[in-house]
Order: sequence, then structure tokens, then C-alpha cells
Amino acid sequence: MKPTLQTVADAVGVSRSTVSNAYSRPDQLSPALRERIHEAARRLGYPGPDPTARSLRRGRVGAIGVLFTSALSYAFTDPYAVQFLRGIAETAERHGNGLLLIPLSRSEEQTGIEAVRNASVDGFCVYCVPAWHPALDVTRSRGLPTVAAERPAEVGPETMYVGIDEVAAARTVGSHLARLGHRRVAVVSDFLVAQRRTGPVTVTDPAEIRYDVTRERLRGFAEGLAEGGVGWSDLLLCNAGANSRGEGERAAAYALDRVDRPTAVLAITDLLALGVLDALAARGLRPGRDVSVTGFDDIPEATAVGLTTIRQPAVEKGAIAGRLLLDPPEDPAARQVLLPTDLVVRTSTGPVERK
Amino acid sequence: MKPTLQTVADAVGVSRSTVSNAYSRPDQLSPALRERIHEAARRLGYPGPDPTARSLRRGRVGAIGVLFTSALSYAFTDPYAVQFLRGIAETAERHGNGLLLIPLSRSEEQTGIEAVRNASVDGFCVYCVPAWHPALDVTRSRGLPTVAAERPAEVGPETMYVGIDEVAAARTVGSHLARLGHRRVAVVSDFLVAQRRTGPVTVTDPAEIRYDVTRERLRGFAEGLAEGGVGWSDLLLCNAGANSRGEGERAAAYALDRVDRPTAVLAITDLLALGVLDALAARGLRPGRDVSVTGFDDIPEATAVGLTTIRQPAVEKGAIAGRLLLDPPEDPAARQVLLPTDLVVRTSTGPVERK
DNA sequence: TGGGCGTACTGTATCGATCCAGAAGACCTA
DNA sequence: TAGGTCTTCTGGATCGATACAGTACGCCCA
Repeated sequence: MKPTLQTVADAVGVSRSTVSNAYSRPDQLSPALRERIHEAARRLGYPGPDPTARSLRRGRVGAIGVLFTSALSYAFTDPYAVQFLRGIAETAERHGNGLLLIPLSRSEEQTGIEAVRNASVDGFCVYCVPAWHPALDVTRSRGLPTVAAERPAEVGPETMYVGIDEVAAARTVGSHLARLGHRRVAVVSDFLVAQRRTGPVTVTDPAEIRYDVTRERLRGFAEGLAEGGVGWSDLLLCNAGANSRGEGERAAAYALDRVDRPTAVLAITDLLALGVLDALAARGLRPGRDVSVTGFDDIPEATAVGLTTIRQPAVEKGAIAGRLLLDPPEDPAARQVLLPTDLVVRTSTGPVERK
Repeated sequence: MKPTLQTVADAVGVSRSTVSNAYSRPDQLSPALRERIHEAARRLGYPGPDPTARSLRRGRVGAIGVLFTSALSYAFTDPYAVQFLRGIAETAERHGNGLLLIPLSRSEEQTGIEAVRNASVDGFCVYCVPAWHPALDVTRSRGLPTVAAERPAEVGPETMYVGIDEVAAARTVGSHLARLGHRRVAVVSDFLVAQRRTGPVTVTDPAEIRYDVTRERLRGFAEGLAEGGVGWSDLLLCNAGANSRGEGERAAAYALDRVDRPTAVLAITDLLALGVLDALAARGLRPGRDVSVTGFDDIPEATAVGLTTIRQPAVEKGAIAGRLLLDPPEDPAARQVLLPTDLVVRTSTGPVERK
């Protein structure tokens, strides 16, 4: 039988409450008694108050849940995600909280829903989960504070988020390429369509895209490219089955192997962009000369390969998300944070070659 | 007031137990009543059984805790750690469990100890935590199943671990270099001494090294190098303040800037080895020709930079650790796993240049 | 008619702590 | 010495669920 508070109390000859106080409010009892209690606890092998029971009574757990789409096992492959996690982890750490990672299936399946319902946490951070995902109904119904890692399409006064102006950031990318003279342009992105397949897709209107971030970034790309007279329907859209380097390469292949090969490929994340660069390399094409490539996020590797991209403060984003959950500002307006972004021009983009 | 089981029970006019069954054992009541209960729950905004209360009663939580040394915020910077995490995450996911990440301070400070005591988990995975760390006393006292991500120095019949034969693996590295003719050799490693400083240190005997993995790998290095007549005291030991690329570079500087520059630098992890390569590059030295460099782990980047290293199955290691916790084999012997390793020779090592 | 049996539901004890009102005693003050 | 205050400790209520023994009732069959 594992020892409990009661066991220790009986051994010392005091009440349960006193033992509890010895752990949780040491100033409430005399040093002598406190020491006797701790001594008895050591002797009996009592490990201290049971966390679960304590959480039940106190009404708080000391952990925050982080929701991911895609198998948890893939979450760690995107350096951007890792940086975000670092940020939120730092904050959690400072507050003595743990981070409970909760995997979600990417589609409408129920995988992970149960985990959300069962998670012992004080709040949720929703990272890269589409607004229509059923898990979000569960988080809402649990009534715990929730912060989104991007600006949701619908923002109420209670909504907490830390994001960037996706449209504006993406617009600078489109505009940059338009000015370089690019008119035949492909986009590599995941979540363009509901299905998970990799390949070219048709999307009549960006409004059809169901994942907020994807939709907004594509809108921004299109707005920027419009400066060069490129319309939405001129874009060659290639869906990637996942946000991974490999899928980026596969998706890019559909664009690069066309007779009217695009002069620029815009990837919606750096990870996909790395895949696009792989696809170029495999075909002996030079980034920034034969084909311009852009990414989004500015992960560390982007520097190494000279990728033109949008820099967003990933670690800071995570840190702020953590702070919103663990130490929410009084002012409701301060619970909705938009961070600045920069276009970082490197060697992967260049002017269209004269024929 | 948040609705509880009782609230719903009263609304429907049944007992608390019946509502509980409606959620946890739906086959125990008639479909009609079950539907009425769920309908009432929806109407009242009851999110389902409270996870904390359920855990208390059931005696299990549905989450495993992962202990890290170093700020949690740094844990994600080592690709090897990330791969290990992926493995354990996959297993946790399959079992419907969450992963609770618990940051520990690297030294004897109490940071994180409280988090270990408070963690609501069913078991612990101890990743890269020295045997003397006070947090391990806490995990032991909590009496939960615990698996180590490396073979501990002291192994009892109850101990669970998944590791590699560190000495043997490191010996192949030492031996490889000995055969290439290296006699002036430096080692870059963290945890060589208790202090966190970066720079050359003196360790009279490997037994003095307090962190198991470091000690064993260094023993292995020495044993292998002994084939070339290099003794322990001939090794130039450079301590790194942390397991990071930057610290690797700083530590390597102390070796590379000597008049009697070593012909080989052995790093204890790939991450440190990348830093060593940075240090070479900064000095215009060619890896594998001017100075040979080795790592340990075989992270993805090792391939890209041609680093000679020890490959160990990181993802699998994590997966097995998860399985040991969530689905422990009957046979106690099967709870102690040693995985195979390989020496992967790439371009960062080569024969000593003739003078 | 009544024993046997299965289904559907109830009631109470229990998990292991924390909270809080209050009691007992020591000590101080007028 | 009565009354007040402070410190220290107690006991019962409580958090929100689950386990399990037990009851009520309908049904079948001899």
C-alpha cells in the first residue's frame, strides 16, 4: 500500500491537514513539527502530495496542452515548429508548468479528440490546426483558456491569439517577384484542398481554401503578384500532402516538369521550399537564375541555402503564446497580438532571364 | 458554476453513476437513455468527465513525463534529441497517451524538481540526465515506472533502459583514428567537469567523470586510441559548456589554436562536432585532411557535412522507451534493451598528413 | 407460482489531497 | 484576572469522478 497524507499523519500523530501544510504552506507550522513530519515521510517513503489529488482539489494542474495537427511524430520535423515550441517551453518553464503535447489527426478523423477531452491541463495552445477541426469544438467545450498560434478568421473579444499579418507578409513576397518580372508562377502549399494528395489542383477562388493560414498567404501572394498583372487564375497551384521537405519536392515536380515551366515557385513554408530546392537540384536548375524560389518562416536552414523568405519571430511567438495562457494581461486588447515580419531577400530569387 | 456529472444526472433524473456509464461504458445502459443523457449534457454545456477527477479515481493519467536536462528550450536544438522525442511520441500517440515535457536544470539546482514532484503522469522517461541529478531521487520516490534513455551505470533487476554499448561504440571511433595514424588527439565534450565553463580541463582518471555517458564514451575513445599507443593522459580534453554547436566551436578553439595542434578532434555528439567543423572553417583548416573530426549520433546534418560518426537508431530508441513504459514486456530481461550501433566513415576523417 | 436469470439502474464508499471555520493554548495587555 | 490576539493545529466538508454491491423488474420455463 502506497503511503498517503493520512499514513504520515498517523505516524506522527497529527492531523492530515497539518501534514498537508508541512508541504504546501511550511510557514503554517512550527519548524520542529515540520521536521518531524518530513522525517516520518522520508522513513515511510511518502513522495509528497499526489499531484492528481492536489490538482482536483486546487482546480489547477500546472500544465498547458499544445495541440498539433499531423502525427505528433512529424511535428518535430519542421524547424519552425520546433522554434515555436522552444518559445512556449521557455515560458512554461519559468512558470513551473509542464507542456503536454497532444497529437491530432490532420483530417476530420477522431484521432486525438479523446486525448483533448482527457488532457489534464489548465489551457490549450492551438498550433497550426484548421478552424474547422473537430478538436477545436472540444477545446471550446472544455471552457479552458485557449490561445491560437495564428490570427483566426473569426475573432471575438474573448479570443486570444498571437499571429502575424499573413496577407500583408505574403503580399511582399508576391510583390518582390512581380518586380523581378515573374509572370509564370507556381505555388506549393499544403492544405490547398481537403484531400491529402500531392499534385496540381484547381481552386477557383481563394475563399474556397479551408485552412486560414493557407488561404491568407495565398491571397497575399496573389495580391502582390497582381502588380505584375498576374491574376489568381494564372497561378499554378500544387498541393503538398504534408508540410515536409519530401512532399515539397514531389509537389514541385509537377510544376517544374511542365513545358511552360514557371519562372518562380512560391512555397508556403520554408520546409516545403527546401523541398522545392531539392527538386531544382535534381533537375540541374539554378535557384534564383533558372527558377526563383521563396519560402515562409525563415528557419535557420534558410540562411544556409540562401532562401528568400519571410522572417517571423518564431521563438517570441511561442513565448507570447505561453504568457497569454499563464499570465494573461488585464487589458483584453493585449490578448490579441500581431507580430511584425520582414521580407528577407537572399539568392534564391532573381530577375527573370531574358530569352 | 461549471456543470458536473451530478448536474447532468439531476437534469435527466437519473443517478450520477448512470451518467458516468453513459460516457465510460456506453453498453451498460439503454440507447434511449444514453441519448437523453448526451442531449442534456450538450444542452447544459457539460464537456464530459473531468480528466483530473477521473485520473484520481482510476489511478492512471494517460500521460508520460519526459525529463530533460538543460532548459527545455534547448532540448529541441539537438536533432538527435528531436528524433528520440519523435520515437517516443509515436508510441505515446498509438497508446492514446500524451507526452509531458519536464525541464530540469542541468546542475544540482532545484529548478524543475518541483515539476517532477507535481507531474501528473503514469511513468517517466529520463533523457540525458546524469545519475546524480536530484530529480532522479524524486522519480524514484514517486515509485512510477521509469525508463532511462541510456544504460545506467548501476543496473538492478527492476531497472528499465534502452541504450547502446557506449564504450564499444566509442572504441570503434578511437580505433579508426588510431589506425589512420592520429597520435595528437583532442576530445570536445560537455559534462567533463561539474562546472559549466568552456575550455581545457584536466581529468586524471575517466572514473572522475560524473556523467555516465560522457565517462563511457571517453573510456571507449581512450581504449580505441590505445591501439596507436595514445594514453589517457595524452588526450587534450576540452569541456563544452553545453551540448550546442556554438559551445562546440568555442571548445574546439582551445585545441586548434595550440602550437602543437591536434591532428584529430573527437566530439562526443554530432552537435558539438558541427561546432568543431565551424571552428576548422573559421581557421581555413580542411576536415579530414588538416584535422580529422568525429561525432556521435549520426544526425541528419552529419551526412550533409560528411561527418564520420557513430550511428545509433534514435527514433527507434524513443519508440522502445515508450513501449517499455506503456506496454512493458513480461520478461524482465526484455526491459533492458541494448541497440546496435555502426561506425559511419565519411570525409571528415583521414590519415595524418606526412610532414 | 415461484425459482432462476439477465438487464437497467441506484446508492454509497472511495480516490488523496486542500480549504476553512474554529478550538486550544500561549502570551500579552489593561 | 478577564479579555484579546496570535500561533498552531484539528476535523469535517469538498473537489468530480468511478467501482462495486445491491435492488427492482421483466421474462422464461417448469
